[in-house]
Amino acid sequence: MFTIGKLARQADVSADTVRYYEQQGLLSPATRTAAGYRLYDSRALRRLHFVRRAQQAGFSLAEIGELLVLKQRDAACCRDVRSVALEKKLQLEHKIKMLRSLSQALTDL
Amino acid sequence: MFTIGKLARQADVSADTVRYYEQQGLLSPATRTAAGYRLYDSRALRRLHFVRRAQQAGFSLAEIGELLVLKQRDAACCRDVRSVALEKKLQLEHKIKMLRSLSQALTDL
DNA sequence: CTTGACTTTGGTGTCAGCTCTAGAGTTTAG
DNA sequence: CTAAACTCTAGAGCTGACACCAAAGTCAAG
Repeated sequence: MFTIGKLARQADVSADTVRYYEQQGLLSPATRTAAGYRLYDSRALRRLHFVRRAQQAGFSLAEIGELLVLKQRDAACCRDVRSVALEKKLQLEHKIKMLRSLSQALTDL
Repeated sequence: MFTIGKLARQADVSADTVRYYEQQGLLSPATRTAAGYRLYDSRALRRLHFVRRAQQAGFSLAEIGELLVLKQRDAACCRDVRSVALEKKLQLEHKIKMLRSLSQALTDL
């Protein structure tokens, strides 16, 4: 268990950003010490890493929220989970195609 | 030749956005009618399309500006053109890898 | 037990990329 | 000729994703 500063450093973001993510619902409210300090574990760190990777891949925080919901429900239940996941995958494939074509355009240069 | 509204519709953006892009230097100042209306040709439309595609691929307007400069200089001259282009390509490849890994994560779901 | 590093909340500021508004002129369809 | 649709400029406003700040409390080292 570690405080917000350590978590932030390990994910290369600011403590402000971590609090902001919590406020936006991307990180579940952390447990607190008696004094009110947030405490995180490695699960939270993995989640934070996921957020950053997705972000660097071009997703907005809102979209990342949806992705996290998908990850949560996971094994259990539900029909449309699969369809939403597939939709996201299509978006991804589309982006990849975009990038490939731009990449090619640059090569041609 | 067509006015800003038609150009905008053909590229699926607002006229405001077109004016904004011009102001930001992404589109060269259009020729004007006697009354001051902007006039565009298919070249401008292609350029606008390029901007949108690059944007959907995750580039900022500033970066797109650089890409456009590269496209301009094009055939002629210059050493560092190639290096900047290569750098952009690396960024692209990196993004593609990100997307692939996320795509995989979703598949695993 | 004090100093310095860390954390808290709440609020303000910033930058990008639009989006909207007002008030005025222009063009076009009927 | 008129009404509707379009365009102009300048500027204000908005959303997303933070960064920064103040005032106050907390913790760790020497």
